Amino acid sequence: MNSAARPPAMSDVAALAGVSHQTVSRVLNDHPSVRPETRERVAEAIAQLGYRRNSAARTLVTRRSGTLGVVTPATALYGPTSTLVGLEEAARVVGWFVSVATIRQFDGDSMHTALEHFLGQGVDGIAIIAPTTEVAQAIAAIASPVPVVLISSASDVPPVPHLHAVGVDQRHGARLATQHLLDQGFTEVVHVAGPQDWFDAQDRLAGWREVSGPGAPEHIEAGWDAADGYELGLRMVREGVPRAIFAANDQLALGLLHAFWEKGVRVPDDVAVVGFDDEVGAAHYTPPLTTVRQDFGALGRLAVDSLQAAFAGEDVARQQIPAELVVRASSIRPAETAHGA
Amino acid sequence: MNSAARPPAMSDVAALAGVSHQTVSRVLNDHPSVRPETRERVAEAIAQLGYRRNSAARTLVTRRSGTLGVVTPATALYGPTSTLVGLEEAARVVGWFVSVATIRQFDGDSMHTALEHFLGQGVDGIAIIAPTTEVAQAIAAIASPVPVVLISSASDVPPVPHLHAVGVDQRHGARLATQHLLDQGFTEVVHVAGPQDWFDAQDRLAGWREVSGPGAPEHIEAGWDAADGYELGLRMVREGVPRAIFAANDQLALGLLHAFWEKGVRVPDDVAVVGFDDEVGAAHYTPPLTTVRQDFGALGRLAVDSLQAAFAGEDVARQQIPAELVVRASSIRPAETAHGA
DNA sequence: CGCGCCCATGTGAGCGCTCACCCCGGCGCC
DNA sequence: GGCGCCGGGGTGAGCGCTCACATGGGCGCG
Repeated sequence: MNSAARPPAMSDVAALAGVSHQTVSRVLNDHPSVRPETRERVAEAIAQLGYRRNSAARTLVTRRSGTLGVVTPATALYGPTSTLVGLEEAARVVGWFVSVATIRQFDGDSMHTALEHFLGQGVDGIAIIAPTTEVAQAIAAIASPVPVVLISSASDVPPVPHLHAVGVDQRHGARLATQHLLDQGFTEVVHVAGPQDWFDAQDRLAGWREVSGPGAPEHIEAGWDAADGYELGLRMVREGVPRAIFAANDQLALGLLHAFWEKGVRVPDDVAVVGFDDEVGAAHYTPPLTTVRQDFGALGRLAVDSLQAAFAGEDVARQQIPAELVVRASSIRPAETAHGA
Repeated sequence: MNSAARPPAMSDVAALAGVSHQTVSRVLNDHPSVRPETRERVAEAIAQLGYRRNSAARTLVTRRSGTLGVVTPATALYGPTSTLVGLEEAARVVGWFVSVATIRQFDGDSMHTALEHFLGQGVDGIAIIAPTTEVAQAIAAIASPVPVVLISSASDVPPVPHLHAVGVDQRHGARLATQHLLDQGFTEVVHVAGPQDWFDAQDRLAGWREVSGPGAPEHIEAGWDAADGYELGLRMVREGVPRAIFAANDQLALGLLHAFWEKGVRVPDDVAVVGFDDEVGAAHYTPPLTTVRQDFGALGRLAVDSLQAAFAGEDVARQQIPAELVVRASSIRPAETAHGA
């Protein structure tokens, strides 16, 4: 009945089981040199007392907290949040906790604050879902004592020590999307690019250009939001709508679809549209959106693996996961389209 | 040059500044009884050494980790992820870290594991974004030594000690949505409800029923996904499309819009649709969706406030944040609709 | 049969911090 | 002018764990 006073410590368990605290520790850490019988007694004492190992004490002496710090943008954007979920699951599999810091902007100050925050907390590694060029610079300036993994396609991250990079191969995904449109018979694909200070946006642009060739028209730069796509769509309606568009993400594509629908421009009959992300709901846009899917679960696992390799002192090369094209109605060439008008 | 060996400790700072470790501690904790001059010397030593307070040691002695554990479903659903972001920001304002655990299902086992995980880590409080009835029971069975706040409308959470509940007033939001449709002149509003083991779904249903009155038709139960809405929409097209629908979330509404568009049923001309959530992109659905917006930032702050009140021993009543109706084209009665066919 | 080695377990120190307590000197007050 | 009080600061213990080492009994081997 005195349970409220202080949670049971290892010594309490030891006393109850009639062993030393060290034996309890050995049981907890699966040390081989413990007789099954002793192990049993200790396990019983633990259960009886409701003992739970104090991780602060453990961290203090081992200098390892078993915690992964994740820096993520303060938005509900599909990509970043899915990546966070993927990371958490991968981290848990290897027994890590995940601590989160969101940041509103990726300037040096915000990044510095976030990293400082994590280092003070004693995290064992840091993952940054924050794919702007500013980030890499901010990190380079900090010289983290623990490994850092940057999650983005990041094809030109400066080679900073301890800084690894993993990502879905955005460039490959962009090639798939662009090639798909060309395969449909469109001779020219217009690219609505994302903010060019984001690695992902840069790479999607690069992938598009690789397939489109040098003769392709200039890309159009926009933000990541549907509102940007909508504005741009309205402008296209005024100035001329292309036959095929590859948008840098699904939200941009959604905004375009909205503008086209509003102005009576038919998709895919008048213009084919492809997005990127395969957001929840993309299958139900008007019309259902052809897009590029990313495997965020695999991405999380890759990031965690990369961090673990860093602990082991391995010099990990940049690693990428392939993307996958998901074909839906928005990009199917008119002749083949089925749904009645 | 021996910096790599061991990070500087408080005693190192003390030695450099020519004071005792306790004085350094006082400076760090803003204790008043330190001469400005001394404070200055200590601050300099800290900067020079790049000292960072070891939070594990601090946690060990204070028994407070300054960490908030958040349990959230393992999905990129708009509501949960937005709530997570809101929580993190509110937590940071009061100086808390946020640790995250995602769970795939809200059964007792998963919840138990997640809470056990956090308690071992020594979190000071736990927030659960997990609005199913199963959750409340699972929590009640655990008897957490730290305060727990359940984030959901949760109008019938059992009165468990230490268990607080905060949420956006789903019932109110549902009333707004339903009343809006009635105000448009529709005599009957059909409700497509979410999974009834979710508190939010229950409350949206209840709000709809309050305004619709007992004479209203039975609601239709579905999941949370666009695919569910789509299936249902197709069924409605076969069996009869109502004049006005209030869907339990935007994804369901999106699926309905998809089915209606595909089958040539016009929105809002033939059927008015209202959703719930105001997801990113809802303004750009076809047509733009009337929906109910929730202030997740305020929700996060309320949850954190509630936890702090719990520390102070206050017996906090259940608190709710009002929702806000956002009117767009999908619900505007035909006569008033503007965009040309 | 005695030496050494390994298995099983115990002992003590110390991780870096905060808390409780002690100490010293100056100043106001009766 | 002595006493108490308070500002400014120091000392030591101990939070709960792990690590390095000590111990002691059994068993294989020459």
